[in-house]
Amino acid sequence: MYRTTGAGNKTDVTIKDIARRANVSFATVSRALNNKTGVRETTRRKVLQLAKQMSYTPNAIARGLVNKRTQTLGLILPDITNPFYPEVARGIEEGAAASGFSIFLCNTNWESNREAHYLRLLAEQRVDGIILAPIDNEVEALEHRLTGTIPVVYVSNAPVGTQHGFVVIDNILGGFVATEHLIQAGYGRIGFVGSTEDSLTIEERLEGYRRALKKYGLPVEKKFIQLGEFKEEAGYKIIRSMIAGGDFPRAVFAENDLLALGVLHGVKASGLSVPEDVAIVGFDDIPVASYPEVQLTTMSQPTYEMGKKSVEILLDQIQAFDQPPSARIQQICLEPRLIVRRSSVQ
Amino acid sequence: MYRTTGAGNKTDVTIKDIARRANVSFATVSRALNNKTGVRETTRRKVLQLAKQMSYTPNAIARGLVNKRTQTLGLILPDITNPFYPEVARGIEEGAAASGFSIFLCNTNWESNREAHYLRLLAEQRVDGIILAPIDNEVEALEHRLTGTIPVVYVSNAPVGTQHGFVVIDNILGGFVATEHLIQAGYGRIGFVGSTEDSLTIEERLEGYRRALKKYGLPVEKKFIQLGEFKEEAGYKIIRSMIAGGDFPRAVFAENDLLALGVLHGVKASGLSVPEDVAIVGFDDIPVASYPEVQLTTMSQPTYEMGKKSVEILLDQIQAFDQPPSARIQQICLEPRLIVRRSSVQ
DNA sequence: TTACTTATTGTAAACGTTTGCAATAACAAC
DNA sequence: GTTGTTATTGCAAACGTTTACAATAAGTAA
Repeated sequence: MYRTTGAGNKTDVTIKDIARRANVSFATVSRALNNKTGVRETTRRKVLQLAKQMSYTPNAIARGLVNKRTQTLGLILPDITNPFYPEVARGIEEGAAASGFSIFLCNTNWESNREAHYLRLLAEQRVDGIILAPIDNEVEALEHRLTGTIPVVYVSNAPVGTQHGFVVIDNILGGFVATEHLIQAGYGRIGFVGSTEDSLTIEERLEGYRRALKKYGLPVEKKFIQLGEFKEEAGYKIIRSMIAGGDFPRAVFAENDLLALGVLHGVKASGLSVPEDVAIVGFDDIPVASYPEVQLTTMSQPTYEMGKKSVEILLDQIQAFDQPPSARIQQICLEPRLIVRRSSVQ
Repeated sequence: MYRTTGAGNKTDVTIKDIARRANVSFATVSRALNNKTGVRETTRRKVLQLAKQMSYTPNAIARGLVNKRTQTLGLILPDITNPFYPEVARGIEEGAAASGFSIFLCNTNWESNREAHYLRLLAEQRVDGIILAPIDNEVEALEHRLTGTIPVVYVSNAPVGTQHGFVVIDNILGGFVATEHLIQAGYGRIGFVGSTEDSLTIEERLEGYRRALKKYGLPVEKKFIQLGEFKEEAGYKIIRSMIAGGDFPRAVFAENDLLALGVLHGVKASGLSVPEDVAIVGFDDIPVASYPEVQLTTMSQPTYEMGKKSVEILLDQIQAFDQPPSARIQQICLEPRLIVRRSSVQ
C-alpha cells in the first residue's frame, strides 16, 4: 500500500527530507522526533505527521555513530541445537527486548576459532555488551580476546578467576548431588560420561562426581570415566562398548542430558534395561527428559532465568560504564536441582 | 595482556589515531587497511603493524553509514524453543557467516505485534536483508509492514501470493502423504490435531489431510478436527478429552511433532497404546521423533538446507538490488519426506 | 637537465544523526 | 515603545569511515 511497486534503488527518507517539507531545520526535526523539549507543539505535530506520511525510518546506524550506543547486545552460544541454549537465549532476548536492546546471535558450533571470530565481529559492530557462553576454560586464552571496552557477562559457565560478571550453575555441587543420589539409591559402581567439547563444564561436574565417590568411600575407577566427541552419539557408543566389553558400571552420571539419552539408548540397544541394569542421571533437564517415554533423572537448571538474569547484570554494567571508575560487577552462582525420574529408581 | 586493567571510559582507537602515529593521512590508513591499491608497500606494512599494535577495531557502524551496507541480516522466528527452528537458524547462520554476514536473531514468540516490532527494528538497524518465518498468512497484513527497501525472503512458510522470495515446504502434499499413509495402513477414522498459533501452516496441512480423505472416499468428520492453543499441552488435552468422551479417532495426523508428542502422551495416559489403539503421524521430524523410546512417524523437512538455501536466495537478491530494476526472485518449494516409525505401524 | 608519466599521498565531501551554542521570535512587564 | 526574559529555532561541529579528486613525489625517457 505504501510500498512503491517494482524493486530497486529507493533511497531512504532522512531527517533532512522531512525538514525540507516541514520548512524547518533538520535539528528541529530531530528534536521533535525524539520528544526533546524546546519544540513548539504545533511544529512537533507537523513533523510527526510528516514523518509518518513519508514513512520515515530512523537510521540506527547514524544514530549509533554519534551516540556511541547501538542498543544492541551480542550473544555467543556454543550450540543452538542443544535444547538447553535456546531456552537461555529466550530469557536473554526477552530481557533485552524489555529494555529496548536487540540481540546479535552467534553460534560457535563448539569451535574456538569461531568464538574468537564472533568476539571480533561483535566488537566491530560496537555492540553495547556481550553475553558469552564460553567454550574454553582458560581465562587467559579467552579474555585476551576481549576488547576491554565492551562489558562482558558469562552465562552458563565462566572461566575461573574471571573479573567479569557471570551467571552460572554450581557444577561441582550438581555433579556431587547427582552422584550422591545414585549412591544413595544403592548403586555401587558408578560411571561418568562426558563430552570433550564441553571441557569447561565437564571438569567441574567431574569434580563433583569424584567428591561424592570419595565422601562415600567408593573408588574412582578411571576406566569408568569416559569422554567422547559428539553428544548423543558419544554416549551411545561409550556405553555400548563398555557393555560389550563385559565390564560396565551399574549407574552412569552423564555430563548433560543429550549424552544421557545416548547412554539410555545404548543400554537398551544392548538388550539391557534402565534402571534395572544401568541407572542414569543427566544434567540440564531439557524438555525431552520429562517425556513419559524417557523419564530421565537429571539436574535441572533454571535456564530461562539464567538468561534473564544475565542481561540484567550486563545492562547494569552498561549503565555504570561511563560513570564510576569500576562499577560493582555481579557474579552469580545458582544451584541446580535434582529431579528424580524413572531412569534412576527401581 | 593488551587490556588496560580497571574498567572505564577507554575510548576506541580510530583510523585517525593510527594516521597520526604513522605520519600519513587517515585516507591512506583506510586504504592500507582495506587492501586497496595505491599505497606503497612499506606504508601499508607500517600501518598494518601499527593497527595491530594499537589494537585497532574497525568501526562497522561508521563503515555502514558511508557504505550503506551493514553486512548484517535479520532473522525472525516464531519460536526458538521449538527444535525445528534452531536447526533452520543454524543453516542460515552458517550460510550467512560464509559470506561475511552476521545475523540479528529475533524471536516473536508467536506474537504478531512482536513480529511487527522486529520488522521495524531491523529496518532501523538497516540490515541488508531479512529472513522471515512468518506467523500470519495474510499477505496484505504482513507485507504492508515491510519497507520495500529491504529484500525479504520467507522461510518455512510464506503468505500465498507474495512477490518475495521464499523457501518453503509443500504442506499440502505433506498433509496428504501423512494422511494417505495412515489410510493405507488400514486406519479408517483419522483425526487432525493442530495449533491455532501456527495458522499459516495449519491451513495447508489440513487441506492435504482433507484431500487424502476425499480421495479415498472417507468422510471428513468435523469433530475429529481439533485445534488447540499450546504445543504439546494442546495435543495432550485434545486427545484425552476425545478419549474420555468415548468417541475418538483411531489415528491422528498432528500438524507438528510437538503436538504429536502431546497426543502420544495423552493416549498413553489414557491407558491406551500407540499404535495399537491410536496411530500417530507428526510433522517436522525433530530430533526427539527418532528416539528409540518415541519412534514417531513423521514428515521430515530438510531444515538445515532450508536455512542455507534461504540465505543464498536472499544474498542473491541483495547483490541484485542495485543493478537491474527487478531481479529474478527465487521461490522454492521443497517436498517433505515420509518417515515411517513405530507410532503408525502395528 | 627537462618534460612526461605514474605511483603515492592528502584534501575534503559525504553518509544521517545528535547537540551545544548562537540567533531569532514571541511575549510580558515596564 | 523599550527592555528583559524565555521559548523556539537554526547553525555547525562531531561521530569514524570511504572515496572522488587534486596534489605531490618519484621515476623514466628524452
